Amino acid sequence: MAGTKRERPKVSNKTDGNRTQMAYRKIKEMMFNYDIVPGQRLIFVDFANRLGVSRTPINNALSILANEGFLDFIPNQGYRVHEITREEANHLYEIREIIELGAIELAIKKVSPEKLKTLETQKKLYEKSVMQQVTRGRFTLDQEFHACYVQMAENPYLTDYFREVYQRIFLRHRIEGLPVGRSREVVIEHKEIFKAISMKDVGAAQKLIKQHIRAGKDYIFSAIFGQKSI
Amino acid sequence: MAGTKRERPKVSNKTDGNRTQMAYRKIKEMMFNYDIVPGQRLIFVDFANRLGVSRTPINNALSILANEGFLDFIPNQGYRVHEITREEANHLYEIREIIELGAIELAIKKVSPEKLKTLETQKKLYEKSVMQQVTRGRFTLDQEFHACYVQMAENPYLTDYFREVYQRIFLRHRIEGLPVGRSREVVIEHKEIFKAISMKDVGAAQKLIKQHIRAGKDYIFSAIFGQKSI
DNA sequence: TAATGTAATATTGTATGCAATATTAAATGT
DNA sequence: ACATTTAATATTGCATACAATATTACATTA
Repeated sequence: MAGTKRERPKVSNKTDGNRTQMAYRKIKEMMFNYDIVPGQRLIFVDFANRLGVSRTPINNALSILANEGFLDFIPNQGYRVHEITREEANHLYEIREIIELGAIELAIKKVSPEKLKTLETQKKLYEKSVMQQVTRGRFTLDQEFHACYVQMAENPYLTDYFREVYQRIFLRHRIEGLPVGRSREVVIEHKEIFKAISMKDVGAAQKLIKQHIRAGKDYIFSAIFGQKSI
Repeated sequence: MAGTKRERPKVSNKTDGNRTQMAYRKIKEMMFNYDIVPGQRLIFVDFANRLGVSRTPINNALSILANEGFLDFIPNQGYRVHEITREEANHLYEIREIIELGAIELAIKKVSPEKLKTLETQKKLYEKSVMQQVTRGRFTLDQEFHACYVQMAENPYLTDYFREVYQRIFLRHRIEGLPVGRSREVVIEHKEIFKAISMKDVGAAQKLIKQHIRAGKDYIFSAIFGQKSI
């Protein structure tokens, strides 16, 4: 096949945007499906073949993901899925707390019946997945609940940073494989947080969120490391 | 020259890392020197010629910078330096406040004589530039003072996020061109903040930092937009 | 067998060619 | 002159070629 005229699909599949963006999305998706796992080396050609594109857009996508901290990069040795240490996970939880506590203060200044409705919907989606014992995707539902009140702060950058931090933590935990352990408590805690927000009680909301994040962290840390955090 | 054998310098100039990273750094530098300005379209070949490399590493560098929010990207229309709106600047200041107030709480838990010494040095560097009326680079010195106490929190991710936010604000302001206006007050405020930190008074430090950030913001907003923030 | 060296293979890094698309300039009509 | 079409030019997006480097497989020796 060497020397063949270069090929290119007729239309660029508008929904996908360009190939770099498509590759970026697909590779990130693969990370969250644990299709590629922390520590694993990523080979350009493999992705190129898998995604049906050349190495150029793969290269672009990987350099972005590395810049975001999802991948490690060593010159001439390529990319690996970042394997986060316990210490790093601690740091990410610290930031998550700072972001959420900061966001909730702004969010409560801007509550509206519509927003509360949306938040309640998210809360119920998580609840439902627990009731029906659907473990798959539950971590994402939790993320959505938290993202929802962060979003209420109406600061898109803040939401972006929140998501990035949350996703970086997620990648550490391979949470989908974990036992369901704390989900009943989570349902209750979400309910309390929702209540504090709807009552516009900043102090209470912050206290509850702090406890909620730390309890989740402790649970995860003991599940993964066999010990509490720090 | 067309069809000439492709060239490549003998050694890869270890200090520069690879070409992509070099391009990334240089282009960012150009942004902060206002060598390229908000709204300006960035042409691949221009950078390639300017930096003496091909379009490939430029492409990589630009896609990273776009992902970080410094550039806007429109498919098939290339990259432009992001032109931040007043609203966006407000959002960035909100995040900056959240990050710094969160960081200072952690930082104060971890103060040590050495760290205070470093912070004092940074404080004095800014002071000196005001005394000697060196306006060039003063904004960077301010950043370093703030980064210094954020760094005391010993959370590298937090420092990264702080720098990113601060730089994104900087890009908006073209601050180097602004009148020196508030710098005498800044010196005093830095002194007060330093004092609160060295006395491990979290509440006072947070209050002072909040005021400091807001005063700076108001000054900048009125200098740029001719009106106070919001 | 383990360690070391060496050849074979794989992979990265980047320059470049070319099609698709966008932008600009020129030409034409109103 | 101004708008509109058309041609000319520029630019992006991507595939690919090839050198530099890294990795692996294999042979050789201790």
